[in-house]
Amino acid sequence: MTNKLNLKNLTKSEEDYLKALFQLLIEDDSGKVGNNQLADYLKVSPASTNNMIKKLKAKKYVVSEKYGKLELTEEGKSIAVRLIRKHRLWETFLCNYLNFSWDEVHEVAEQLEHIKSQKLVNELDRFMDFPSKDPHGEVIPNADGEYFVLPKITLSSLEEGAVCQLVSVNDASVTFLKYVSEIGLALSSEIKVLEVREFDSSIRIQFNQVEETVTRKFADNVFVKVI
Amino acid sequence: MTNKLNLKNLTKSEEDYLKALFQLLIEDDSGKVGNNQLADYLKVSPASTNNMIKKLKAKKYVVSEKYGKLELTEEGKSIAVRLIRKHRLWETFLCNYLNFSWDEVHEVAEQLEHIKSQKLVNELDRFMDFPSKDPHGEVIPNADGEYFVLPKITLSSLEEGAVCQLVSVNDASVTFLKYVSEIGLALSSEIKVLEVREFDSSIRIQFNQVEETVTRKFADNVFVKVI
DNA sequence: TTAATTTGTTAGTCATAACTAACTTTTTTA
DNA sequence: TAAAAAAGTTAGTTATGACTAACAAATTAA
Ligand SMILES: [Mn+2]
Ligand SMILES: [Mn+2]
Ligand SMILES: [Mn+2]
Ligand SMILES: [Mn+2]
Repeated sequence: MTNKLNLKNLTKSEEDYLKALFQLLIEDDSGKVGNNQLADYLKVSPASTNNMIKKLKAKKYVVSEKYGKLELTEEGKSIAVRLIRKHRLWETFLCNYLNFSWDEVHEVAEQLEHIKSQKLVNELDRFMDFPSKDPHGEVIPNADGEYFVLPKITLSSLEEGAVCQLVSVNDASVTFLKYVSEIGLALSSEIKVLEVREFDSSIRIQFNQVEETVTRKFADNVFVKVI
Repeated sequence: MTNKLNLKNLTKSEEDYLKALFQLLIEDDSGKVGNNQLADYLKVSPASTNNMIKKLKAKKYVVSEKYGKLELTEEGKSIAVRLIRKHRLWETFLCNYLNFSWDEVHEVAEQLEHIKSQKLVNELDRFMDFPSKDPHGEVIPNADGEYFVLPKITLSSLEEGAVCQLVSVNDASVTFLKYVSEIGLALSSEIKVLEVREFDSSIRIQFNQVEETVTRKFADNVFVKVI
């Protein structure tokens, strides 16, 4: 089955479900994703996801047994990766050429990723000279759907004294991204973990000669590389 | 009512119907557009247009009496013009930056025009340094929805001996646009009408030291300025 | 190991937007 | 001006993708 056939005839909803399932499957390293989990993630009812999963199973994009966990077929994964590629290329374009800030791009990219034109995405890629990462630090899959999945180490998982570099951030919350920028953090920032407070799991960090206290919830959304 | 409120909450279908009605109202200089005409144009059944027109009347974008002709309110026109602006800006971007040919852009722009982001369209406009015309020679409305409607004089309406300049072409047919390019015609080409044949209304024209015979149907889709 | 809780499924409803078939009104033509 | 044709409307159907409420299965806790 060719790539061209892959991206055909899917509705916006079908695409969003496949992408969501793919994201959950790589996030949850347990490798198990259930119906209600998917419903939570997409902010729809479990009945809605159950119904859509049936359609996607009939179309051979999803495999699962009744009451069992959800899996993607190779074709399902392929569609999801191409959507992620489009999403991240558009975010990059909006940031680098159209004066969007990193907190403004996700919502618009959620729409743009559903535009059906192989040529559009590949030409956009070429126009930007094949960028490797999006504005949030995420790797952009290439035209063949190949890409490195960076191991996601959260800032919150580090011990006191650890020194790391900011690799990527969760892109879905506008307020979180604005907050990151405001305190002066950016991709590649070098961060030292000064103290992890037992009482509320808040973390005292240092970066660019600045000290800040951030919550556990904040640190959960910051991904780092230990150095 | 502000512009921001204007573009909100409309479905892709509602937008397409408003744009189609607007286009028909300026094309048909009689100023009268009926339900079946709209259905023809959108390639849906008269029942479908009738149903949608009811919704658009309820939302105050369309005005008409039962069995009467269709009209747009100021708000309806405003939405249509903004869609046309987006459509033409995207076509221009695809042609000038992403290596699309003028016969490839319309279909993709039909999708892109429905992306909801005021900032996106205005930044795209700025990025291209506020282009005034799209790849087919059509005027692009500015951010306030202002633009000149060029009088549409078809090549087919000219008399023998007339000399004119190609101003714009109908953008909806891929095969037509390819044909125009192939014979060597382009925007601004100077065309002389050598002969109008009574038998089948075919026209012998001259441009760039070339002579060609074109059909009435061809000449109906070529818009010119007499010089 | 039984009971409670969580997870997943089914049935039935609603909104959107398409369709066909049948009907009504308006316009045209004979 | 009466009949025919065209234009417009209505009713009823289908598909998609949401929802709630009720129910069943699987998991967890007592
Ligand atoms: Mn994103
Ligand atoms: Mn999306
Ligand atoms: Mn166009
Ligand atoms: Mn469109």
